Amino acid sequence: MTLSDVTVVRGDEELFARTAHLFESATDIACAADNLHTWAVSRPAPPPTGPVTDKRVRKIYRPGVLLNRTSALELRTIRAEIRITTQEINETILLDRRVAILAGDPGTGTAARTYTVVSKPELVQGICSLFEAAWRSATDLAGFDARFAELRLQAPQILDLLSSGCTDEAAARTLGVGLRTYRRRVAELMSALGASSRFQAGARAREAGLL
Amino acid sequence: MTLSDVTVVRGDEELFARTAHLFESATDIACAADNLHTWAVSRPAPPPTGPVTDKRVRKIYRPGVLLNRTSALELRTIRAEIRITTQEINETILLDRRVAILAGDPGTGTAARTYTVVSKPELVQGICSLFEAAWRSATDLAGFDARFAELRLQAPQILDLLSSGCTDEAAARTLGVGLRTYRRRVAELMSALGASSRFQAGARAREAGLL
DNA sequence: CCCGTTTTGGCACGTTGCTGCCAACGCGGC
DNA sequence: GCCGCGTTGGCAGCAACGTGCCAAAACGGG
Repeated sequence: MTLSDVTVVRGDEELFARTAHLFESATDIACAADNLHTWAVSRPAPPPTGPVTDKRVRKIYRPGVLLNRTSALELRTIRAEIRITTQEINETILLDRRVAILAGDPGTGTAARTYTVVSKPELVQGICSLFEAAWRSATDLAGFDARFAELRLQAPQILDLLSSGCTDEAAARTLGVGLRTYRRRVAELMSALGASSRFQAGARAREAGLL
Repeated sequence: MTLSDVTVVRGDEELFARTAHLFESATDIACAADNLHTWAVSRPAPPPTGPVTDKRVRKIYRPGVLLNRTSALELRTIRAEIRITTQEINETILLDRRVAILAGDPGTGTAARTYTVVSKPELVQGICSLFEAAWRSATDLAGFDARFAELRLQAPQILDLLSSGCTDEAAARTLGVGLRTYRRRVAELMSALGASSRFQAGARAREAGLL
């Protein structure tokens, strides 16, 4: 089956049906995802197929994946180069620098998510370059992990205070630190959670079982 | 066993040991709790003991209990008059207007929660009066439920937008409503969640499985 | 002790969120 | 049409949050 230069598909199943063969044959897969289950359906099982060991798989995730203990463990089982970025990044797959799949906004409503499959060379080229930039700016999983473990140690206090609903001022007083310092901590925490609002941070913290 | 006028006990177990007999004999129990499991250990099983059917049990909860589907159902099995308040209220039990038990701040650290058992008449009197005020200002479960069901219907949109991390402005645009109106909705939602900060709201919303 | 590095916290300023007030609008009932 | 009632949304003012900047303090070698 061939694909035209730009095709829009609706829903995971259709995407899978249309592109499974591409995943099979690809030797250079790069992917950016917000969480582990995003490309789950279309992600090929850890290559059991014989001789092709020169397959290169790169993945960029948001920090959130590290918060969930189970997904953090699962992450370590993936046979791929993994990096973490705090940037907002569109969920994307690149296959052999020849095909790009861009996920549409999952946002509104219950409608099936749309995916745009691109094979037009110029376009794919541009997307690749963007991905490479993101890849370079992302930090290695191990490195990120280290920073993260330390955060996990001192965060509970902050989380307690945040979820108590008190103001930053009160929280800072409680901790006996300056307002600026407290806010800095919160900012670090939010960045680690990949959250851009406190509501989001609260939701993710709870999701990760940190409360 | 007698209790002095004011006793502080540490931990649920000790509280239970000290006051179980009071619960047995009480015919007028009033209690305020943030959630269902607060007094769970000390709450007597639904009175299987024979003839005492003139027992009056009143409970005040925070709106949060309605969000969790399971606890909302559980709530309906409780044989008591139940009201809901959006006020912050100290967790409290009153027994026959003669003994008051005030829960301490659960807040800081992992230390066992403290409870203050009060039997000094003047004090208990005052506490009772405060509770009655709270009781009067609280709304009936059924009534609250009605308002709430409707909220549950239109809230998902708001929750999606909030947890997307976008600004109020963007969210309002998305919904096609004014900024003021959007914020009013958020305020209603937060009030329904009993949250006083957005972080808290996010945490509770997630906790209630609304995300 | 001195110096480089890191952390802290005050300050200022911009942004975002919260809410009372009120005029405008929409919608039934009469 | 007119009235009453609830909803909307602009505005204003304030509270809370986010962050760059920088000097002061704290640490850690050498």
